[in-house]
Amino acid sequence: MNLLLLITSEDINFLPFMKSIIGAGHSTFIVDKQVGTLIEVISYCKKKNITGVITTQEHLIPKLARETFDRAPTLDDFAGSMFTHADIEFVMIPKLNSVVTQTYGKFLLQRFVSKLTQSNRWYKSTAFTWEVANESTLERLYNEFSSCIAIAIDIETVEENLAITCVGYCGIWISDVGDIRTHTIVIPCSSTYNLTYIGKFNSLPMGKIFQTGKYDISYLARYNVPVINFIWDTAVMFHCWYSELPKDLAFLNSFLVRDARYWKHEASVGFRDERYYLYNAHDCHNTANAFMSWLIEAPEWAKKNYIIEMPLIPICHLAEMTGIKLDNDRRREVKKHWEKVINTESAELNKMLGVTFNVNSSKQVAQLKIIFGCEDIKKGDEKALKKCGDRHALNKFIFDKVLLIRQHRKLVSTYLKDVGLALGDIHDENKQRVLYSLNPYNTDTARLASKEHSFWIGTNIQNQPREEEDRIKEMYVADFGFHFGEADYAQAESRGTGYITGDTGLIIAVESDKDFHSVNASKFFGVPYESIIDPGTGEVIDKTLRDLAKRTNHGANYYMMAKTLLDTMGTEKVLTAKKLLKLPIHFTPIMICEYLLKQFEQTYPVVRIDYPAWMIATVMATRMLISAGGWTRYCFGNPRDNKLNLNSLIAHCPQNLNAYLLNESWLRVFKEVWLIHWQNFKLNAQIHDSILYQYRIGHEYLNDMVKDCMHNPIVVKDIKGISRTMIVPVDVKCGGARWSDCK
DNA sequence: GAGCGAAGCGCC
DNA sequence: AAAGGGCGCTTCGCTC
Repeated sequence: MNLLLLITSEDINFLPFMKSIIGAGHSTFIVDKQVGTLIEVISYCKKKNITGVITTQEHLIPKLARETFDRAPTLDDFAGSMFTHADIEFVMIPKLNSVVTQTYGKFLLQRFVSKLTQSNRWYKSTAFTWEVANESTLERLYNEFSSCIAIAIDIETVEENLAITCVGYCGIWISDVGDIRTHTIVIPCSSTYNLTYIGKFNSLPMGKIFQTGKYDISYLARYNVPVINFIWDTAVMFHCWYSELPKDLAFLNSFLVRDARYWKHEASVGFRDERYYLYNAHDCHNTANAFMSWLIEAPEWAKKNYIIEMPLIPICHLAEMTGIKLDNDRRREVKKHWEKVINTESAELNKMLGVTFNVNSSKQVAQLKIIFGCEDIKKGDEKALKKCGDRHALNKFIFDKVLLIRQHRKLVSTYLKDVGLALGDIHDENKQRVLYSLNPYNTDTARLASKEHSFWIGTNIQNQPREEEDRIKEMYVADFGFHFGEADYAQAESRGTGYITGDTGLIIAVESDKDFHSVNASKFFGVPYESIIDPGTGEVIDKTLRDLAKRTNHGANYYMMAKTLLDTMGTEKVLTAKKLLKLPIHFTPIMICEYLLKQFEQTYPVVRIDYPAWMIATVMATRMLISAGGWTRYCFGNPRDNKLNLNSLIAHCPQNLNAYLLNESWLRVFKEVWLIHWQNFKLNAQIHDSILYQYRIGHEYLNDMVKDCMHNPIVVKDIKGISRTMIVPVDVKCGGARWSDCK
């Protein structure tokens, strides 16, 4: 076919990539000047017999869409959208520089261009029909929907009072000859009558489809109209296919539906206006179509991933809706404590500097570095400021103070703010709970991610400061009559690395009864194990050397280079290492770090040499990484030419294996403990290698049940094809009325 | 004044 | 040229 590539001057440098993106067999005309009107483009196309236009010219969007916008529409939003004018099809595509700025840039351009060049291969969306339901139509609509095969649901909410404004349902019907038809209704959540019907629709037996439905079902549960048979989630579905791509519904539509057209800007219309319901209907219709397109096109491995991931959703929902009780008095007390400390420290710092200094201001920190002769140190983070401090005793005094104030400000602003949700009597602060969300579809590695709850309150529960002196975990309290328990996997990542790479030295080290980091210290630095740790008492004798081994192991595992290892450890520690290891006097800090990494490499050569090589070969050949649990990751990055891409993939395998095991445990704890003992057991959260829960005092046996659920032997095939069974030991800490008290 | 990206930092 | 992985939240400083 004849194509017009209508681009901007910025795109010109990336034109050479377009040849392979568009593919052979098409005559492509290129225009790189901004066109004034659509007529111009159309007449040009008619002359050249062009039937398809791919364009990056953002200013054309309002003309193509035939609408006016409150805010100028962006290419980011409209990339992948399609329009038709005078029998010519237009597809918006991302800026051509995305070929080099995004790992999946080329892939997406190819995908969008193929809407024109391979149109027959695309799923075509169903016709959009819709209506607002009312008291006179609901019964008939309910009867109609009773015969559909699946329903896509979406709710609209307002933040105030956590209110649902309307609920949309897009039914999917398949005729005897296989034709797919959809129809969408919107039920305003404006009367008891309507709410009753929302409940009835939610209770229909066929499978329900949501986009990030954990959000919707939390509100519907709050309204006591729970959803039956929620088994499809388009965000989960897409994450299971291309975990590295965006997962919002607008993107899914542009990716999965040929005639997709961006609609999210329609959300900003008058509340409960007819157009407000239209927006809701569009969401439902587009969710349904993304769902069907995925079912048709997604490969077998993505569907296998889905079987692994989707069952986590209801368990996460349970944990999210459970939350953790907050001791608000304690929160305020601790907050006051740190505020006082910050005031004192800031006063000292200001006095020394003679100005009011803001430790969080990048500008002011830059000034400070100039004054203290550290202009050459680029960044202003902890590592950099430590380096500034190393230059002079006075510097150390100042920059350490800056870091200390920062650390304490972080506690106050992030972890001690008022995030509790009042339940019942809102004036009784002792009834507050901290909520959070746990999302299986937000990471590349299949770990859960955490952030604030769907109720727009709460916090990420996975990064709460752990040090006792921070006093953060003490404000999280178990419910009355309950204690906390936390069961975690021991040395999960290093163990995984051992089994995945098949480095027998590492497997032996991690499986021995000895302390892993002390074994490493002994191996790396050629000293007897007994000089690191007392074999009789198990006490650490040489803390410094053990710590050095720990840092070296951590750095080397993530494929760190000497310079970064130096930054991480700090010059002081590195020089201590030099002394300790009796390294030649002429060794510079960077040489010392190179030496340390070399020691790791000699100890665990498979990890440091064979594994990266295997990674490059595997991913360059197949783009796929398949874990022992059967999870497949499609990798867009190029690990051969880009070290950061390589690093992320090196980290992926152990991280994913670990996440898989914990997710399996998460399911088992739900099925084997919560379902049976729910009166005496609460499931709180997953924190990457641990499960946090509560058990009723007097029911301590539940700790053992959790431990049993986490005992999941797994056969891991190493990079050479040798299979071994890996069992990760579980440590249980329990008995705390506060999270900080678990021992 | 709202919105956004970058930097910094908490966890594993 | 050189580059430590995976996340989410806050502050700052800038633009619109």
